[in-house]
Amino acid sequence: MPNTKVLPLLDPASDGSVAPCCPPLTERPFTAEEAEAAARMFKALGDPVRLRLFSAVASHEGGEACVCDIPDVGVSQPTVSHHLKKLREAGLLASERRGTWVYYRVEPSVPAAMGRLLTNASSVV
Amino acid sequence: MPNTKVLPLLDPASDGSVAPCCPPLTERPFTAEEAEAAARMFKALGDPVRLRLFSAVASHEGGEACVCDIPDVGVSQPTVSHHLKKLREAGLLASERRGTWVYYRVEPSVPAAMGRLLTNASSVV
DNA sequence: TGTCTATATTGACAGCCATCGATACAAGGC
DNA sequence: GCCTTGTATCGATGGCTGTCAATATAGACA
Repeated sequence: MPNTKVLPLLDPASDGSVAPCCPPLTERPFTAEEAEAAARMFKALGDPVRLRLFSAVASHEGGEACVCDIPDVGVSQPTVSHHLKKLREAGLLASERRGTWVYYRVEPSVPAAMGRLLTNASSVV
Repeated sequence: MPNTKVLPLLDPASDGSVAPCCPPLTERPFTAEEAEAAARMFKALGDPVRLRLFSAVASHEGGEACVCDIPDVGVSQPTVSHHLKKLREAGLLASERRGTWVYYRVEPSVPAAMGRLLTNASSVV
C-alpha cells in the first residue's frame, strides 16, 4: 500500500489537476458539506506534532523526506507513524516505500488550496 | 469584557501592525514553540461548526455580523457561543457588544498570516 | 421595578484522540 | 533460513472537546 486514497477535499478535474473543495471563506457562508471537507484539512494541521512533521517534510530538499530524515519531535516512533498517517489521510502528504525506507512528500495543491481559502478571506469586502 | 486578549500568534510590532508568528512551512522545520502557536490557529478552524461560523462572519457585509445574523448551523445556542469564544481565543474573531447585540468581526491579519504560511509552502524548493 | 430578548457561563457526559508499549510487517544482509 | 533495522499496527489509557439543559448576565423598554 504505497499511500492511502486521495480524499474528496479536492476534486480531481478532467485534466488531472485539482480544484479546491470550497470557495474562499468570505464568499458566502459555508455549507455543512464544505465545512466538513475543509475542517478535515485544518484539523490535520491543528496539532503541534503534526505541524512539525509536516514542516520537516515540506522544508526538506525536494519537498520530500525519509522518515529517518525527520528530526526528533519528542514523541515515540509509533506516535510519529500515527501522525504521518493522519497527514496522509488528510491528503497533505503522500508516501512511498523505496527499499528499506518510506519517503513522504508534500501534496502541494492541498496547502495551496487552503491558502487561497484564507488569503482571499483577509481581503474583506 | 469586549473581547479576550490577543493571542501571541502574531507579534504586535511597534507601528501597530502584526507580524506572523512563524516562517512559511517550507522554510525550515518548525520549532516546538512555533508549532504550538500555529497549531492553535489551525485547530480553531479544524471544526466544521466553527468553520461555518467563521465563514458566516467573514462573508457578512463589512466582515462583521451580529450573532443574530449567523444562519443556523444545527447546534444549540450555548454551543454556538462556545465556538465563537474559541474563535476569539484563537485570535480569529473579535467581538464587541453594541446595545442588545454582540457583533463579531474577522481579525483580518490572522487568516492572512495563516495563508502565507501555506501558500509559500506550496512552492516547493 | 419588572419583564423580555440576546448572549454567556456552568456542569455533566459521551465520544474522540494523542500517547505509549508491545508487537507485527517489510526489506536487506548474512 | 536467521538476524537486524525501519516502519506500521494493535490495544489500552488518560485527557481533551463538542454537545446539551439549566442557569446567569446584560441591556432595552415599560
